[in-house]
Amino acid sequence: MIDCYNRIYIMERDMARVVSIRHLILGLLIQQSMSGYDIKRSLKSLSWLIDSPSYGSIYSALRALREDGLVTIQETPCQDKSPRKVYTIEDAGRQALREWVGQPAAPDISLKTFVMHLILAGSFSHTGLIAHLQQRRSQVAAHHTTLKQIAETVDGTTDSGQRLTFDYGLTLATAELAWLDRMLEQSSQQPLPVEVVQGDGVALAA
Amino acid sequence: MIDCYNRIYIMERDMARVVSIRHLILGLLIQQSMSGYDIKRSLKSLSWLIDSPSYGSIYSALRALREDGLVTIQETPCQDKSPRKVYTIEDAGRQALREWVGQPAAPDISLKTFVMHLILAGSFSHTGLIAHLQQRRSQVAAHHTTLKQIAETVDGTTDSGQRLTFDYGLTLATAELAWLDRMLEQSSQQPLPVEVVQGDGVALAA
DNA sequence: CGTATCATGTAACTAGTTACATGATTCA
DNA sequence: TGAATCATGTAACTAGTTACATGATACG
Repeated sequence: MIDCYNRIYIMERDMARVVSIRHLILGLLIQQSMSGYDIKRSLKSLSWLIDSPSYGSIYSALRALREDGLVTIQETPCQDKSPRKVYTIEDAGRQALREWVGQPAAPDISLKTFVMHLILAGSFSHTGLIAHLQQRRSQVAAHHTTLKQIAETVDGTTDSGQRLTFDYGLTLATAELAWLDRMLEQSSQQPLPVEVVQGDGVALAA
Repeated sequence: MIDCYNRIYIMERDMARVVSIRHLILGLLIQQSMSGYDIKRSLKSLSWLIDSPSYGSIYSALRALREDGLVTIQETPCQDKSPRKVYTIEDAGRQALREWVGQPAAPDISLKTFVMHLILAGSFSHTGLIAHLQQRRSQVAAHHTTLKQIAETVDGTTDSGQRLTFDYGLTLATAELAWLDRMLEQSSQQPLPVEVVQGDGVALAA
């Protein structure tokens, strides 16, 4: 894992907590059992914020999760309708999610990744979630600062692409910082009621 | 392209204007010639908003663009330093970008895709850009409405993931709508000074 | 002189998309 | 009765990532 110059490569993404749609599905199923179609729809409601995954990836992720024994299927017939295939998370799935949550977070995550983490917020411990919000805060704050500088120098240029992009970024960064501060303040006064993922009756803190 | 039920499939992504890193690079190079490293860095400044592409994808996109004759390389030696490879867009590249810009836009784009379009704003015609902003506005507005409804029903639940996600989404949607309205208003009063991509002296409107 | 960062790539892999395929249910 | 949407998948592909590889330059 170290090159001839003894510099450390890797470990950036490799070991870091990266959300795949597998984790996302696990996170949704921990809240409640649902079908592949339901999963698609529930992610669709955030489609303007994140590129929501296609059926192809959802169903194949579901198959993989089933093969690994992390979820199970129940064919639930509703009256005389054709039965829906409802997926339920198993203890192994909860365990896997807990392990994943315990991994170190990547320092530099995108908005999409942050949203995906947010969806999984219920799977984090209170402190884990706070840490995550704080990390995002410092990241956005840093970009806010540089963006502000760039926006000023770029203000007079004819390049509308650059101007619009930086202005847009600045607007969102400002709004996001305010939100993060509000959340962080709220959580210091009264803990956000997060439920820690439970395996077999034992709550684990991250 | 039509199935046995005569329903139209496809055309959703297929024909729609989808930004790949190839277009993004072309859009950056139309503003000014730069090296692969420069491209990486200029996209890195938006890394909190979008997952910025890796060197691997940038350099291979650059190779593909070169093979297609859309860009050329100049090895520019700076003094006695080892020369940097600066990529410059060719007329064929401008033409390709113009064609891409002329395609219909996908109705349902994510924030990431929107940012990528914004970076390419200079390659759109004035009306094209306005249309794009309006489309995004109506999309975000729709999601804002549904999000607001969901947020209310979800407000009392213990599920912090859902609450946080929807609250976050709502905050960003509000900020984005305000920004879009401001831009749209500005552009109706005095046109945003966008430059239409020019091929051989003839400006094309979308 | 050693570390950081500038700078450019490639090979192997994998995650996810697109298009294909099918059929049931709902509703105007 | 036809269209929309509910619902579940698969095969082929492709875009993009990770890890590998190398070397120059800047700076303290």
